[in-house]
Amino acid sequence: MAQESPTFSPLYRQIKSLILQALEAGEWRPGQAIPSEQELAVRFSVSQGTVRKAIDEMAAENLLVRKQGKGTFVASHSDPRAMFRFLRLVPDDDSIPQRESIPLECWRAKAGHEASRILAIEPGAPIMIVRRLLRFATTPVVVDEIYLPGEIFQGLTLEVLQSWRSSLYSLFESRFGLRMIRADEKIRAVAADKATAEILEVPEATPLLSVERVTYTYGDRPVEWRRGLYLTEAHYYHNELN
Amino acid sequence: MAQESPTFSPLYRQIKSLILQALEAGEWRPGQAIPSEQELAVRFSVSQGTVRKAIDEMAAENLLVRKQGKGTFVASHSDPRAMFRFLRLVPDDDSIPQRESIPLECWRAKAGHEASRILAIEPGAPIMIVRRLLRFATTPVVVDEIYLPGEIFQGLTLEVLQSWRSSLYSLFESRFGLRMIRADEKIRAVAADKATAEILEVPEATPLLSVERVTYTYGDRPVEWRRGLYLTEAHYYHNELN
DNA sequence: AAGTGGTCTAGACCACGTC
DNA sequence: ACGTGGTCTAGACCACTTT
Repeated sequence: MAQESPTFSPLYRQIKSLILQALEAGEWRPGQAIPSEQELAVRFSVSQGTVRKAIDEMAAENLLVRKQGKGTFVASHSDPRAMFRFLRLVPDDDSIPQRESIPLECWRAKAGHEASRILAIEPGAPIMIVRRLLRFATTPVVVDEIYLPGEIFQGLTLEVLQSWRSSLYSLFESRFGLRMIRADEKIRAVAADKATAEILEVPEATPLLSVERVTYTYGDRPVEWRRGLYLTEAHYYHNELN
Repeated sequence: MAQESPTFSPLYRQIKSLILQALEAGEWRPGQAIPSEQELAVRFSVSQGTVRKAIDEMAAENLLVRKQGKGTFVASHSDPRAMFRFLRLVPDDDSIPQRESIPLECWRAKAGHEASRILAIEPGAPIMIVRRLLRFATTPVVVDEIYLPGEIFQGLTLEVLQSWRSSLYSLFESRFGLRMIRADEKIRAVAADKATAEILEVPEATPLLSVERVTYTYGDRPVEWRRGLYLTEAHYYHNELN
């Protein structure tokens, strides 16, 4: 075969792309099983081992979840194990906190310069803005301000948010068919402004972690811009470096 | 069926353990090539594919680095690509900063309660404490206080630190034969004390990122405890969530 | 018993770097 | 030309789950 290097892509990566396409197209829903490796091998006319390698990579990227004896499943934020994958705040005593999300506000707006750039939408395009408080048991720990593309999130209201008893991302997934794949965070230390200090029940100017997150769905498409202010007096942001 | 699962470990993991042992024993030094997959297969009496899978995992864990056509190499902090793997501070304009490490102090001490617990050594055992300033070009950005087990770091002096023109971890590797594998960080927001504020050339009480890091070598052995205070006025701590 | 993912093997060939 | 890692295949068998 004439295999020119510049465009060379191994078979298993092409298969991976095809599976990814099917995922994007919603051929299989989050939480559901995808076809067996053998079926996919037949469908794509490759050996089972090649499909396996494609799925291996996707499992490593948290797109799929393998379960021996049962099958391979589309990863879901409704799965308890992946529920708070993106929340890295931990109590000082390393206990597992009981989280409670309290939506404060939810309103429509138009994308400004920064929001349009980050969310890759037209300036002036409709967006939704959500403010919410996160509590660990009874202690307030995070205030989030969340910017979402209005086109996708039509029908998002404070009532919808308040009636949802699980994580935001599982709501986005179930209600808006939007699966969050990965995120980029920029972390800084800032002083609490008056309004935030009141909500978090601390003095003004208390040092807070500012966590600015851009979240992406399939195809590296940005679909959420969020800024969280984390109280770190009795909690810490945990990060593992490999 | 006879269910022997409790102790079941696939062959490739046993091979992985054996390679790990050889690494710990220093059979191959950082930066050097390990034997070819075929040689290892013969040595351990398994197929090349099984060795391959073992190495795959170790490459994913940044213990080994594969180079097509050349061989597989022991990962090293002297490798420019891995040099600043653990430093996540980035300028706001996303440029690649020119880093400069300025050792400030280096003295002997005895492990207190906390240091002995974290470094898993006896209370009162000798430790080394290093303070250093990190600059990006001419801007001071981080003050670090670093606690090291004295037994391993005999011969570490301010002069040694000052004469080293590369990263600390590459010094530890070259001079003390200690390779840092992974680290855990606890991040908080704090207010700058007077001394730190002066060194970082900012007003007292400026919000800073407190980054407390425990670094581990082979076998999950803790060998460094470090607290860094990061100035995040023109820089941010970058984290990718998957 | 049947179906799924997980392991292990053996062999062929490709892409890359070096001699 | 040769040795290295990288890909692909085919088949056998193991471990886990469900029927």
